[in-house]
Amino acid sequence: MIRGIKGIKDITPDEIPKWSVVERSAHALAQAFGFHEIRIPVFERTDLFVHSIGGTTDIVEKEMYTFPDKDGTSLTLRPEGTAGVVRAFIERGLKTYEASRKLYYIGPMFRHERPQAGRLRQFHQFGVEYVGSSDPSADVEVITLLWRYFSALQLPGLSLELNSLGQLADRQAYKEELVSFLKTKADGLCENCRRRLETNPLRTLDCKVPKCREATTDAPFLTGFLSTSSKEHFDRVLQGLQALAIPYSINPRLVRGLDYYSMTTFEVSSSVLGAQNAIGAGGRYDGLFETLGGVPTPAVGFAIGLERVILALPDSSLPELEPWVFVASFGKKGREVGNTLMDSLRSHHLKADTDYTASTLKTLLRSADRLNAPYVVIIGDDEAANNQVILRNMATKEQEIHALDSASTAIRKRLGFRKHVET
RNA sequence: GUGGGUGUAGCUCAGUUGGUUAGAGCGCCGGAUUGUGGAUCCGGAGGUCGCGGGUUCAAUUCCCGUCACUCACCCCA
Repeated sequence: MIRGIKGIKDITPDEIPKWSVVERSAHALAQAFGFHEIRIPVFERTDLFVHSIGGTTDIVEKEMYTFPDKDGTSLTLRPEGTAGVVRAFIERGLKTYEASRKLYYIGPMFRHERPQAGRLRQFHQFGVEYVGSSDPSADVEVITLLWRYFSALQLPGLSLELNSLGQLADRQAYKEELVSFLKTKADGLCENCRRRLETNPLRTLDCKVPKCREATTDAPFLTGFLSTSSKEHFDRVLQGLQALAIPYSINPRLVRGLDYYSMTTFEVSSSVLGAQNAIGAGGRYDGLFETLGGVPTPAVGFAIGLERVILALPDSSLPELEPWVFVASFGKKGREVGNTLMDSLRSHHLKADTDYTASTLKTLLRSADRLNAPYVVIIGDDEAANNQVILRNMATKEQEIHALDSASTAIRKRLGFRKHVET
């Protein structure tokens, strides 16, 4: 047997109802906020990700699926969505279309990590990018969409954390101060963090190793190094969230793992998820356009891990099933009539199905029961001879007789089915 | 990349100091009910005990290796 790849899952039909809800809500809400869908490739030149995500991040250092194209060009399966969206934005000149300043995407991402609960090698993200505005209202709008999305799906145990990384200059001043502080504590740091001292000192702050937490307890926080304008921006974001009654807490240790973030960063986690509890996160990335060769353009966005959303999704968020009928036809003539009626119902987009492996009324009904059919149309040779059909309500066991020639419309009416055929 | 746990029927799991035909519940198929599902009763099908090697008269059980799954670390959505 040829097996699937480690960490890459099939989404089977029984899981699809949850995926449908999660995806439909994403489309509906993003569009309600004025975002437009964009579909970008699942692979790009490796350079794009190295430059945008940052060469010293774990993602780039060891988690990318990278392979040479036939001409030797290094290509990579996208580990996240923002880089590709920004690339497309610059390359396609999307700024000339006002509508394209607010973009969203849904699709698979790839990272070579050890799989565990809520972490897969192919996973799916719903992300948005609000391009072109440095106004704190844009941050607020993006965070609001993130929060409203989770609320609409009734995900339990959520909390929103915010931080500001300041502008580049703020961060550089802070970095120097932080490094000199950390050097006095170097003995108390884990091996990883001692390396980070050189490569990415900010990340020592959200290290989970207890002795590192202890060592950094008295570390200076970035908050104290924010410029007046950075501070004002952050304050206005907080005010905006308060005005919309979105609950948040400030976490000065919240440092995002991707290099391109600046100013506002945020993360939503769920207490019902286990170790991988970050369910959606993002921030402002005002410098990324320039890094990727575009004109300097402010932007803010988020990404949500859909597998994690689905893990946290309560059954009560699933929609009620659409009504449908099971056609229980048997006998030579009965089958003929049944198949004709079934085709008529389907042509009107009412779901109608049967089970050709069942040939007696008993087995047909059992099959209908197993499929949770709310209604069954019974057509044996007797009914066929009389030009009648029986409509059985499976829950109440009530049966009514309909004339064959009006059966299709009568059944649709009985089920309260209103869908029209699009021509 | 590093640790821990688990691999026995379609699913969830038992399996007693190693002992002869490996069990249960659920599910599935059939019958009781020859044109009326779910409940009940009766019967039935279904297993290379993950794979490879070793110890032994004998291994699902003990040892080694290996693969898979899983949880956690790391990291992140």
